[in-house]
Amino acid sequence: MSEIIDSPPGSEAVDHLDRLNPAQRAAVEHGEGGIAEPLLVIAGAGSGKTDTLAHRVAHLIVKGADPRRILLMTFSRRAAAEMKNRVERIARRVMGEKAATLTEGLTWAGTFHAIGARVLRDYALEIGLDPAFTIHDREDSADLMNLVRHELGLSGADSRFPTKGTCLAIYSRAVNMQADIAPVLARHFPWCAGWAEELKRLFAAYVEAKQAQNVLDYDDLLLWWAQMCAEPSMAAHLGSRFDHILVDEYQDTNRLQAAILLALKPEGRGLTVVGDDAQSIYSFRAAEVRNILDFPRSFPVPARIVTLDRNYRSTDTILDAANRVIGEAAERFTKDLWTERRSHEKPELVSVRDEADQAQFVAASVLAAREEGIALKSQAVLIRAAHHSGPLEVELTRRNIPFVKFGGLKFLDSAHVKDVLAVLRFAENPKDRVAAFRVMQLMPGIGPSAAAAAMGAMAMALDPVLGLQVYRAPARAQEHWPAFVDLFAELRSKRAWPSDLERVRLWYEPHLERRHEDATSRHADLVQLEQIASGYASRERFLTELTLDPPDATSDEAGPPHLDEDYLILSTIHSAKGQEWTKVFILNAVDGCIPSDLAVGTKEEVEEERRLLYVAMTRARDSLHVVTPQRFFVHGQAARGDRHVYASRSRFISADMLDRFARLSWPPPSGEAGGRAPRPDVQVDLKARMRGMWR
DNA sequence: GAACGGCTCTTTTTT
DNA sequence: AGAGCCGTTC
Repeated sequence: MSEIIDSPPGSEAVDHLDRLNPAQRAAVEHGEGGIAEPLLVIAGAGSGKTDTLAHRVAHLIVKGADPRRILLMTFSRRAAAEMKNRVERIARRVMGEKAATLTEGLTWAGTFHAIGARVLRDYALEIGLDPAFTIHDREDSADLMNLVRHELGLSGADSRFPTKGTCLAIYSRAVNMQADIAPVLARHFPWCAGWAEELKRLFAAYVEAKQAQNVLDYDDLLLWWAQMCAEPSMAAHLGSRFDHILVDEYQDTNRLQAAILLALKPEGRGLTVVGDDAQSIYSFRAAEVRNILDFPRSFPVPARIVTLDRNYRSTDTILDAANRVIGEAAERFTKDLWTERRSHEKPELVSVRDEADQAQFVAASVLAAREEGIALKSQAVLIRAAHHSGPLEVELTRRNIPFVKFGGLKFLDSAHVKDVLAVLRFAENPKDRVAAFRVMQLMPGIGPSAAAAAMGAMAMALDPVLGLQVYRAPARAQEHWPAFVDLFAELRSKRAWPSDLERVRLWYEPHLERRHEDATSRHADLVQLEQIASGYASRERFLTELTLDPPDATSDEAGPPHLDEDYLILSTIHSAKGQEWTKVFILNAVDGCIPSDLAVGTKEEVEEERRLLYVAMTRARDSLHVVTPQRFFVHGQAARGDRHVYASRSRFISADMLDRFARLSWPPPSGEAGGRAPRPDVQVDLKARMRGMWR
C-alpha cells in the first residue's frame, strides 16, 4: 500500500478507476486538467450512478481536494450515508488507513433540507433569525395553518374553504415553484381558484405566525436559504466555503433548490449534478425536470454532459420490458438502456383473483425463493400507495415472515410519539404554539381556550416558566396541571440529554393509558424512541434531525429488526428510488392504482405515473413479477362484504408489449401441484346462522 | 362558554 | 386511525 500512497499524482495510482467504463471514468476525471466547467451526468437506472458519484468524490480527495470543502447533496439521509461509505472504501484502496480520516471530514453531506437547517443556524444572526428555531414537520405545519385559518374566520361550516392540508399544499407549491398563487391554483388546484384572495391573506398570516413563534417549516429551510443567497455577498461568502458542490437526483429538485445552487456557484465551477429525467417522480413536490434540462446552458461556460446508458443491474429481458414501458412516454430525453446480462426468463405478468390471492401469491413466492437461496432481504415488494400492502402485511404476519416497510406512515407520525416530541419541542421553543396546544390538551379539562390562555400568560411574563406558573388553570384541570408546570420548569432549567426524554415519558404515561386502549405497544414505541435518542448529542440535534430524517421502519414490528436478521422489504415505489433487489414484486399493477385514480387529472400526471412504473421495474436484478388483481373489494362496507369492482391491467402495459412478459394465472388451474380447487360461488352467512341457533 | 364523547367519512407519493 | 362535525355535559 505504501508505494501507492507515495506515488506521485497522475501515475499508476489511478488503478482505483479501472473498474469504471469509459463514460463513468470521464465523469469521474472531469475537470482534472484544471478547467472545471460544470458537469452534468445523465445516469440511467442501474448505470452505476451512485458508484460513479462516489468515485468522483473519492478521486477528488485522492487528488488533494479538502473533504471539508466538498458539499454533497443527496435526496435522502440514507443516500448520503451510503455515499460516504463508498467514498471511504474507494479512497482506502488508494490511500490506506489515511482515507478514513479524510472521509471523516466529509461533513457537508446530506439533503438540501438538512444542509439548509445547518446553514441557517450558522448564519442566523446575520439574517435576523433566532438560532433556537424549531422545525415543523408537515403535520405541524398543517396544524398551524389550521389555527391561523380559524383566527381569520375562514373555517365557517358553510364556506367550504379548502382543508388545512390543501392550504398547505398550495402554499408549499407556490413557495417551491417560486410562483404566485393564481397560476398555482389554475394549474394544480382549479377547484380552489375562487379562493385566491382569502388564501393570500391566510398565507400572509401563516408566515407571520411562524415568525412570531420562531418556527420554520420544511419549505422555509429552502426559502430562507434561497433568500439569503439572493444577497450576492452572502451567497459569495457561503459559496467560497466549498470547492466542489455535487448534487444527486437532480431531476427531482425544484426551482428553489436550483436557485440556491446557481447562487452558490454562478460560474458553475466545481459544480456536478447527476440525474435521469426518465426517473423524475416528485413533481407533486414541485420538482422541475427543466432544472436538469436547462442546467447545461445556465452558466457562462456551457456544462459538459456525460451520459451513462449501460445498465449493470437488470437482465436484458427485464430491461427490454422496462424500455418498452418508458418508450411510450410522450416526451423523453434519455436513450434506452442496454446491458450484457442475458436471461431466458421474461418478467412475469401475474393475474390473480383479488388482493387476498395477491398476498398469498407473494408470500408463497417469497418463501419458495428463499428456499432457493435468495434471502428475504434480496426481495422487495413495491407498492404505489402505502396502504396497498395491507392484506399482504396480514398474510406475512400470519406466516411469520418478518418484514420492514419503507414509506408511508412512520412511527414518528403516531399520536403518542408526536405527543412526547411535542413536549420536548415546547421546552426547546416555548413560543411554538402547535407544540404547546398539543401538549396542554393532553390533560383532561384543558381545551383550546385554556391552552390559549396559558400561552397568553406565558407571552406576558418575562420568562415562560414564570408565566406558566402564574396562570391559573381551570378547576377541573387541577389534578394534572401542577405536574405539567413542574415538568416544563425542569426541562427549561437544566438540560440532561437523553434522560430528559425518560422524564417526559414518565409524565406522559398516565395520559397514554387514559387515552389509548393499546397502551402497552405504544409504550414500547416510546422506549424505542429513548433508544434512538441516545444516539443524538443534544435535544436540539435530536429534534432537528428527527424531523428532517425520520426513521423508516413502522411501529407495528417488535422493535427494529436486528441487522443480522433476515427480513422482506416492503416499500412504496417512491421510497425505493435508487435501490435494487434480486427479486421484485410490483403489486396492484392495475388502472386506478398505477396510475393512481388521483393522478389522472392532467397529461403530465399520467406521464409521471408511467415513469413511476418504470422506476419500479428497473429496481429488479434477476426476476420481476408484476401482479394484477382482477377485482377489488369496495371499502366502507361490512367486513367480508362482497361489493367489488373489476380492475384492468395498467394502461402502461399496453397490448403490443405483452410479448415481453410471461403471463400466468395464480392460483394455477386446479389439479396442478399447489393449486386449489375453485371455490363454490356462493356466500354463506354463518354469523347469522350462529345467532339463529339461540333465537 | 368550554370540553368531550360519539358519530361518519376518508386515506398518493415525501423533505 | 385520524379528522371533522354535532349534540350533550360540566
